Amino acid sequence: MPSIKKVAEIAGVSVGTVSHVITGSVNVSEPLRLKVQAAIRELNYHPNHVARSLKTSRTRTLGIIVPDMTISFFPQIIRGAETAARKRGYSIIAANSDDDGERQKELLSLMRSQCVEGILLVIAAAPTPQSQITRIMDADIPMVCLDRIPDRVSVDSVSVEDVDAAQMGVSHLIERGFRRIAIVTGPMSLRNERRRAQGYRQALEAAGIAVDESLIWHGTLHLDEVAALCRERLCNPKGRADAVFCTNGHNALGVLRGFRDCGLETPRDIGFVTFDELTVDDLFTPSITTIVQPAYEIGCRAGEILLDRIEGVATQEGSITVRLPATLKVRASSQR
Amino acid sequence: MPSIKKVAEIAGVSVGTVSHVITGSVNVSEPLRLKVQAAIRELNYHPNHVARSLKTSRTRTLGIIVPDMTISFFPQIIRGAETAARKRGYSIIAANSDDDGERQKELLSLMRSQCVEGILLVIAAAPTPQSQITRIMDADIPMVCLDRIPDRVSVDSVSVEDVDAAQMGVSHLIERGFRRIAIVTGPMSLRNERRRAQGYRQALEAAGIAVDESLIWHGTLHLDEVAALCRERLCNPKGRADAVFCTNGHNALGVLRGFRDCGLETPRDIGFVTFDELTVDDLFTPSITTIVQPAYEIGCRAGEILLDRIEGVATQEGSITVRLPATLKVRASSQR
DNA sequence: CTGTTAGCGCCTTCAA
DNA sequence: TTGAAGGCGCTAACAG
Repeated sequence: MPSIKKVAEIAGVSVGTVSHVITGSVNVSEPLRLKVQAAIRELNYHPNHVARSLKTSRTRTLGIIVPDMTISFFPQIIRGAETAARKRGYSIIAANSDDDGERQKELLSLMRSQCVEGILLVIAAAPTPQSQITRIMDADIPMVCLDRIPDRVSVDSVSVEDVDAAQMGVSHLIERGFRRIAIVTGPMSLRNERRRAQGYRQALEAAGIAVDESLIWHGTLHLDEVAALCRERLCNPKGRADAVFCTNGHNALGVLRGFRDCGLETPRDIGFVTFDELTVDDLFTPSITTIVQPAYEIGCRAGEILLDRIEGVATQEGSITVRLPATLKVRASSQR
Repeated sequence: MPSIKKVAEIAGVSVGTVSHVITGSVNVSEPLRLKVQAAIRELNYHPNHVARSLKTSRTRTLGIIVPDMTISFFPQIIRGAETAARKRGYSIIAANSDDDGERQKELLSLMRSQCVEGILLVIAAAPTPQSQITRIMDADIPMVCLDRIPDRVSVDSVSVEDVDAAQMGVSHLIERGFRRIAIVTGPMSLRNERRRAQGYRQALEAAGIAVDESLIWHGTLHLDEVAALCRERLCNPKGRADAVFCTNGHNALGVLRGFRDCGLETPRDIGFVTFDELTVDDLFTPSITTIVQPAYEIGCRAGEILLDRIEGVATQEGSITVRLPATLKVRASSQR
């Protein structure tokens, strides 16, 4: 790997001059500039980011931690953040926490060591100790939380308008005539799950339907368990729910599996609405009504806020809170 | 950000000693070690990877470039690679090329600047100039290509056994009684697409079915175009194909959209088999028969090979070629 | 076992 | 406009 010294030597100038033409910070005369550029090409020289970072204490790197990037919601977020970052000359390091608090802690620590200039975080479902987050912020590393917002910590955050979104989905089911609407949630340790459950309650109340606690099913994020949960509560036709509302797309696959296992067809036997596109919803037969989150935009906005903080553009004292609206895609599964 | 110097000061020792306890390369007496560790905790000190990398010329970082990590095949690969890397103390920088040659070139250059120690590459569909790859290898940066293997360049590679896999899928359709089997490919600039097309031909020939060139449909990777292609060739019942074989999961969504637009149902009106799980295949109604690639394992193996090269474990002179078998998941779409 | 020190490659004053 | 030189934080000799 040729260094700036080598380039200077070949070009017959000093390293300072080479540095000047690379950074463009200082004017260099035409002839010298050309000689330097020629040398750079000849050597296939690539400035060493590591050395530059050490000198300038700017890595131009962002970190993003998501639970699992094989879940389609997260890559969309990452791509949004990547785009925002790239526009401003930053790159991104993405990593998976597997919803594990310990792993998340390791990653946070690793990213600090790697000197990322800011961190985008979708917290793990395992309760995240407040300290993990405050430690980062105490070290003056800007952080923006996405999708899942931690409790009791004041931190910039971007997510969907969870309550409204859930309410919209449930109200839609009610409008279509469903009355015994069950809800399948993820872990209640997550605030967005709680808020979605709240939206569910509000929708029922607004329609004058009493909330039946036996129709509130708290799931994990494991498909098998969610499927089993649904089987157990749906197999018996007596007093069965006439529709299910699911608070996240991952669990939705478990719910659908549960339907299938009970021989239930939607919407013939049971109505269904879920958060998140199931990748190919409109190809399902029958297709599934979904609450679509603007995942890409969530990533984008979060990235922008983070960059604004890093570059001192965002001067706001308190934490910035962005809540984006979701969209209801009405399809067959909610028609009776 | 406290530095090693600060730690040394607090602990009342020299920076060398601190370094020794951190790296563990040199023995340090119990009492000093404890003092250092206490200081580290007190300061919440994180060793600066950047400085370490500069000194050691080892970043312990790998780069991976995929076309688009919102396509479910790629995150699986990335996670495989991430796991392999983590096991050996490396981290990963992942980026998307959007199948754009220019973008890919930029990323390769960026990663060089970032001093990644090796690169995993799924080449862009836009023909990749050989030079992009040889430049990296000439700079002694190990590289492993995944899934899509470049032509005319000798480089380590890991992918599925494309010919066999395609042949398996098409033979399966033949066994089930389909005879006019169309194939929808991706860009023929990609070797894996060509090899899959070859598997298609071989399967037909092995069954004594003449290849009908009018049933070979070369698609792009744009769903709308693929859907239009299928609509055009399938809407007319006269002489229509009785089954479609699709060479990649992304395009499969386009094909299914085409079916729907023509009012065709699978398998009632047309048989269907495709490469790659459609995320939720067994929930489709009817479910789709797929050729499943061991995506996670492809990423893992590629990561391991790359690390072996980096650490000088892999001494093999020529390029390493790993071809993994695919699995056929028989479901409803191929039953007549 | 512990401390001292020379760079790693680069940027950035500062002087010429 | 150009060049010389210090130092970012760390590791790895080397000396004590």
